[in-house]
Amino acid sequence: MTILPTDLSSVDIPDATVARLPVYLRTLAAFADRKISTCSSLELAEAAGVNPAKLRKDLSHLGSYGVRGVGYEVEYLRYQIAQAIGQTQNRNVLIAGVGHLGQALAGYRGFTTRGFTVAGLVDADSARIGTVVEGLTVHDIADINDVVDAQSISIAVITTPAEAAQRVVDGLVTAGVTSILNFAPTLLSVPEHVDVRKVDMSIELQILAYHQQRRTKVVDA
Amino acid sequence: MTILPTDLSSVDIPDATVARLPVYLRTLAAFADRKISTCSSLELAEAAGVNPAKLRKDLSHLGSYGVRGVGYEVEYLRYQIAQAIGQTQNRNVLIAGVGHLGQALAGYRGFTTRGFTVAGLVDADSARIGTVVEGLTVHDIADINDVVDAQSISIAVITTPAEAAQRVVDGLVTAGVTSILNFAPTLLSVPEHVDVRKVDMSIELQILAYHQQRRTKVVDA
DNA sequence: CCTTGTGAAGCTGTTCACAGCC
DNA sequence: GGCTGTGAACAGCTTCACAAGG
Repeated sequence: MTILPTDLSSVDIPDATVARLPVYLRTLAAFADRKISTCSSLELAEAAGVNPAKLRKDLSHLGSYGVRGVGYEVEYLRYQIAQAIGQTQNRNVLIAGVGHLGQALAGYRGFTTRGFTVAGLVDADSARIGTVVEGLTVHDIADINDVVDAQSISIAVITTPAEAAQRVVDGLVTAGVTSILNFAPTLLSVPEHVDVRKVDMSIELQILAYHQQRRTKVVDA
Repeated sequence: MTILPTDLSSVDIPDATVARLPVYLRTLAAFADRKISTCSSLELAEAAGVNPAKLRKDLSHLGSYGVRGVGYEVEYLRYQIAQAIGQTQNRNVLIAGVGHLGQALAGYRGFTTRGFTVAGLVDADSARIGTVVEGLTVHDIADINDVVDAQSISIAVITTPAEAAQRVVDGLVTAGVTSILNFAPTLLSVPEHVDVRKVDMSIELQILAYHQQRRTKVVDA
């Protein structure tokens, strides 16, 4: 397969843009629900909470899907963005750690509508292994390899305690998983080709606390 | 109160740095647990997963707390960072929405060690109101004003369904809350002086999916 | 001699402002 | 006329490389 210079699907979209495309997609879905068939960059940007120039520049990385003087066709743009971020195919997700957080994610409806299927649950606690959560049997984390294979897992979510996370990730990497979303508050070491993203609840609170402290300090001055 | 130009507590720390300071703090805590009393920028940076030059520049925004040729004293640096991000005082947190996610956060031990106390739980579901979760009684979301006042809430976490989020936030803003962590997948509109941070699980998965798709595309080429 | 602290360079992302086009 | 697409200016962050200093 040869990629032509004009093939936009091969150029890499800036990270900041990639992070916003799902927001636009969600906003467009809301427009479609409200039977809005066309919108301007201003309308879409306001509903998505971004600057209109930024929205247009973001979209320009995918191609030229608007009409000057008119705006964007909602369904068409929706399709193009979905295409660009690869939301056209379903992906099976494994959740490692079936505590409250794992269960919250297992039952989250928002995943399904974005092309993700929670297809595997594993845990280390023998009291949880074998139980059924959200229609799925919880498997032993020791069998992680089998679960990844059997369910063709492409993304894993770590919701184990921090101490267990690295061990679980090592198992996932061995099993061939290359995309990991980490909720455990610890640094994971993985090979070059594995992509890890981190969500850290306390850090978010700490950032809010810093800004709050700063606001009150400024008032003092 | 007058702030002198030399008072570093008044200069604003770059956002990117603020987001990493909690990571350094956590890394230093791990060092302290292992009885390490001194460390170089290289050691700390590696354990925290950042470039050493970035670490040093980050720390330089707080002041000059290292010793050339030697490194940093773990406990001293820990104290200085905690001071800078305002982790010296406790903050009471309210969780709005006591589903699985809300319960996961209510029971999360990591908050306590970082100076956050979950001091209030509210929900709209009458089946949940009055029940006790993690030692706290769940209150009616309609009484949010009273809960915020009685518990001196300074930060609120939204773990309600997306449809309810804006209504809840309006109530919180009226009650005087100025820092909000939003887990609901929706854009919140708040007055200027209110600080909102957003955590969106599906967007994280969508970003991972994009990179995964891209990796396989490149292999094709 | 060793490691910090920091100017300077380079890179990424944002915003402006307008040319291009329907 | 009006809105998109984009070069150019700008702002912020990262990294380098080295002077400063224990």
